[in-house]
Amino acid sequence: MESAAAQAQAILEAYLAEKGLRRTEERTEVLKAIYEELTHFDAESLHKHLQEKGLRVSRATVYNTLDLLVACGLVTRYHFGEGRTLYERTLGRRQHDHLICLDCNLIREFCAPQMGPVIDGVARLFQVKPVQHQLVIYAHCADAACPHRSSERAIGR
Amino acid sequence: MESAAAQAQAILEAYLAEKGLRRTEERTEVLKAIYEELTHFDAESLHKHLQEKGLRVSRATVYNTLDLLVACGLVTRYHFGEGRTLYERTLGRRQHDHLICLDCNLIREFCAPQMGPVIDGVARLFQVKPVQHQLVIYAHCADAACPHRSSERAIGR
DNA sequence: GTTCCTGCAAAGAGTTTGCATTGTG
DNA sequence: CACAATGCAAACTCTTTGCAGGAAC
Repeated sequence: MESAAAQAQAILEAYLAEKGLRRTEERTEVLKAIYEELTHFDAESLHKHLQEKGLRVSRATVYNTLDLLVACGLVTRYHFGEGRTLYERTLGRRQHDHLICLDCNLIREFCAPQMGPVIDGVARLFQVKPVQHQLVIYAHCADAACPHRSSERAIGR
Repeated sequence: MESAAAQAQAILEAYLAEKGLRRTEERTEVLKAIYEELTHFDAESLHKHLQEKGLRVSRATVYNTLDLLVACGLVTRYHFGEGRTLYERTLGRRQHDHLICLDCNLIREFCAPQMGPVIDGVARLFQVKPVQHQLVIYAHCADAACPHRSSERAIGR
């Protein structure tokens, strides 16, 4: 079976071809970095990450490419915590929601299959076509000695 | 029965007293504006709103006061749509979640009582104490002739 | 060769901060 | 009358934009 990264590249190429857009090295590299190395990240850290790998991709291109990847569904954009924009790769991951620790801002993921009916109910009530949903739970560790409590603040607080 | 605005003022005063903070005219006015006139708003529009009422409250004070009101639970902070920070008064409103129209960014509210069990399940699984949750559903109008489709973009896209 | 894409640097939005001044307790 | 809170303006962070050069098709 093909890796998610390889599948993602194929999807990107199909999308570019369909839209008459160009396949540039920068777009390929950005997608590769996202699929091979990052889970939750922001534009700035992605930019830095690329620099550190020796790839000179400008900030503007990072932002442009993220828009592109969101548009073709390979990346999802989130806005939780203190307003920072976070991204996450989409392919090869189960639908999930997020639990954010208020002590250390660690982001954990969980699946809540019961959300399906909730979304459907709202869709029916308001006569809309749901595209995406985000459930974020903010919580404190029940254990005062939580190992996360003292750790560094996670990205995207 | 006392109005939500009056109750809110009482809660604020109690909080200030408890923390040894001062009761200033600015804090009172900001809270009043929020409870009497605004539903979903951002810091910038609150500042403008106060200016237009002839109240000279600086941007810095608006931000400080919003932090204070969030800390004492009278105001809730949200981060949906394209990353803008939105606020909403808490008191006198039922727990609800948000539906955002991707065509016009109109924010609608709904109640989903089924969320309770979902949150409880996650809390048990991860051994955490949930403080708040936010469910946001992004959707398109099912009706292509949706009256919102052509309207101005709502705040907080 | 045309048009899209990139990089750069500057602009823009939203938010925070430093410091002198004001006003509450 | 001490010290917290305010106002102002400047700083800061994240993101977007304009434009000239370069690359894909």
